Amino acid sequence: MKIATWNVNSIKARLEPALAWLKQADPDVVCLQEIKTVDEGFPREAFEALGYNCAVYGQRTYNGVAILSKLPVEDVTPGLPDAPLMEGQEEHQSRYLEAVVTGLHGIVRVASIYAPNGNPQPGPKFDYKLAWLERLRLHAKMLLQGEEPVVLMGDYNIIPEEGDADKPKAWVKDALFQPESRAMYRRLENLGYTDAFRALHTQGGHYTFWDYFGSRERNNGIRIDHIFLSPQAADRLTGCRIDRDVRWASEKPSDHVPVWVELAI
DNA sequence: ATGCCTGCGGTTCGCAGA
Repeated sequence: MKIATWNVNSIKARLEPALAWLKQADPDVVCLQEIKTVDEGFPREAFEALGYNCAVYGQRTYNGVAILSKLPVEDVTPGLPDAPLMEGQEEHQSRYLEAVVTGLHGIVRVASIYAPNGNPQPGPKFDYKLAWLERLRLHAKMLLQGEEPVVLMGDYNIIPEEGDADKPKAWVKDALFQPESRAMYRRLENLGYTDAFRALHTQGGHYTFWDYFGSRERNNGIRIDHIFLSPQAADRLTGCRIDRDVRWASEKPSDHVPVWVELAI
């Protein structure tokens, strides 16, 4: 089973390149982030025409996540349990969507994750980021009790190590590279989850995001889109790739590119 | 040290992204 994640930075603005990538990459399951639309605005028909079921947890203007699947989907659950609220806000931000997908040889629990950016730091946005990641960690810990293959994938907005940034010194004051942010990444690992990309590619210098300010041309990127696997999923890991070419493949690309795993499920 | 560029909403510049 091929399972991908991609922060599209607006699904409406990215519809054509998204359809082109789906036809070429042909993933069974895709977790999307930053769809930037309410559920009713999601271009569901275009994906259904390619054979995908669509589970959407949208939001106006910002955030929004979705799961596309060619395989049967059940137990669709929007929202992280006990997610914190941003200071001064009453509405929850749409940053987490979980579902169970049935493959030929068993089930996989998949979550589409859009963790808060956290800038500027310090400040309420950084506090929200850390509080949200802590709730994610507690939920991830609870999910381990099910002893299922679990795939927690998406835009974590965390640069794990210096080797995951082309210019690490440029990020030392950024929320994405703070010790507290990086500690949350390690705490997920310490629960027993495996960073699928790092497990198969130990060297640095592989990125999933390049900003729109010319960093693409200089390969000034960062690796912030991650795929965490429960032990039962990690045991079935057969491949993990970053579809780097997608950043160059269209006139209007997302600033993120897809990352995917192949699992023997 | 900062902006660079992009998308959204709702009319047009402010906010957010990372």
